[in-house]
Order: sequence, then structure tokens, then C-alpha cells
Amino acid sequence: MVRTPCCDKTGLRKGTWTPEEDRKLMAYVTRYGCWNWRQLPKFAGLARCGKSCRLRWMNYLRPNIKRGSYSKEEEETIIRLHDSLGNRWSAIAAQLPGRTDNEVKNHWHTTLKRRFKHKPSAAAKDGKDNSSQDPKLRRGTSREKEETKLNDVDHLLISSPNPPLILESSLSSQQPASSDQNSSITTDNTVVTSKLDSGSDDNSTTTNTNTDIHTDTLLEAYEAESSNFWTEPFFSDINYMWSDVSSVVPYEADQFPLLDGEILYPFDFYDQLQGLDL
DNA sequence: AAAATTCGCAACCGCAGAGGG
DNA sequence: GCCCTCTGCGGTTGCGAATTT
Repeated sequence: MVRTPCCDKTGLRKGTWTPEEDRKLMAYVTRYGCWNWRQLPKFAGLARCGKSCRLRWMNYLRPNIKRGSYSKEEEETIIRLHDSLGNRWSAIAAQLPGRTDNEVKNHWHTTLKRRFKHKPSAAAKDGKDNSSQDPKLRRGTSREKEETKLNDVDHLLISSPNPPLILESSLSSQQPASSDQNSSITTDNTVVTSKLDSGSDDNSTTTNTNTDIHTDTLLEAYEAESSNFWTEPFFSDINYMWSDVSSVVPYEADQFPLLDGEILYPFDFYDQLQGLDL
């Protein structure tokens, strides 16, 4: 089997992402979700491979990413889980709301590992430290992965220190079934939104599905307005996008990424989009 | 103050699994 | 069952910042 190269060697950018690229990626994913990472950069106007876009979104741009130093509790969790799971970073990160596997992995290698160098982990002792095993044995089973996902959701809904969450399907899931490029809807499509009911500490949690009425209404209205909805995403409809969607997706300030060292609110983001030469 | 070294993190790479045709 | 595509994961690398010499 010949594996399709993940990057076309001609003309695709590599290396550090620019604020401009971040803006484009965030605009597109927020609007359409990640219906197909490989195709996404083309539509989003990015000279990146899909894999790179996915990584950037997952590790940096996604809402609810927690950045900054680790708390004692988080470090203890990492150590404890690494002890039992070994280098299964995604599983470990799933237990740390807001932390990514990459971040956890980096923190382990740069800080925690040397702190605990002298004592081998239980996982290593009983063979669970699969980093040193046959790559085929490294991954968890489907069942384990499913459990991990469930745990992840549990944490979003229950254990998060700031859990006023509505899990609201992004618009991507509404993409036409007729397109065979749209088959791979992933859990990443979920846009985690938070009620800006700042006056209340009692943040009731609701999970909306793809049939979310508000989203449907939005889309119907939008599709009626733009006949090029699916083929010319993002270019023609910025006003619609934020005037309606920003009211539905009111990110908490600390859930939005930093841009040029400053928090980028949806409204600022919209302003910046207006200035883009797309 | 400049050079060398270390550190932390973002990003890349290659592989495996899942799923569709 | 095979082929192919896509996603997700873990290991690794490279670069810029911070620290030391």
C-alpha cells in the first residue's frame, strides 16, 4: 500500500504558524468545523497540510485549551497516570481538562521525568510502559479508546473546574451528505461553548446534539441567503457569521487563544477578519 | 557584553487503526 | 479480504528564549 504523503512538497508552508494563519484556521473551523482536515486548508485559504492544521487546532487554537504552568494537582495526576498507563499521553491528557497530549508529553519530558528519574514507574515494571514495546502494542484497544473518550466528556461536563458548558455541535455536522469528502465527522467538530451567565455560579450543563434547533435555524437562514454556502465557505459571509454565531458561541475570555499576546475575543476576531484580504 | 549551553515548547514525522468502497 | 483514505497517537526534532560561563 502506498501511503499518500501528508504534505505536498510544493508550496506548502511548514514551521511556526503566523497570526494570520491562525486567524484563517480559527475562522474556518469555528464556522464549519473540521469536516475533512485534508481538504480544509484548501477551503480555508491556508498553504498548510491538513495534518498541520489539525495539530494547530488541537494543540493551540481549540477553545478551552488551558495554558500556563501546571498546578500541583495536575502534576500529581500526570505522575500517577503515567505510572499506571505509561506513555499513553492522550489518555493521560483526557484526565486533565484543557490540557493537550502534546503539552502533557512535553511537560513530562522537560520537567517531571527528571524529577522522578530514580524510581521506575509501575507501568514500566509490569510492562505497561509501552514506549519500549512493539509499536503494534502501543495503542489502546478500541474499547479503551472509547472509555477514554467517555472519560474526556465526563470531565468536560462534570469535573472541569469551570464547567458551565454546553456542548454544541458546530455547523460542520450539517454539511451536505452528498459530498463524499464530508464523511469523516469527528468528535473534534464539537464546539464547546460556555454560557456567559457570569452572574451565576450555578452553571447548569446541557448537551446539545446535531439537531440543535438554533443551529438548524441558523443554517437554513444562511443557506437561503447564500447559494454558495458549501462551495465558498468563509469568503462571502463574514457579517452573517459573526452577527449570529458569535451570539451563540460566547467563549469565555480564558477559552479564547492569545493572539499577538492578547486575548482574542470573537468580536475582535470579527473585526480582524473584516480587515483581511481573503 | 558576547558566546556557549540548557531548557521549553511548537511542530513535524511515521505509523497504526478505523472505516468505506 | 483487499485497497485506500483519513484521523489520531507517540516519538522526535528544531528553534527561540533563558540562563550560565
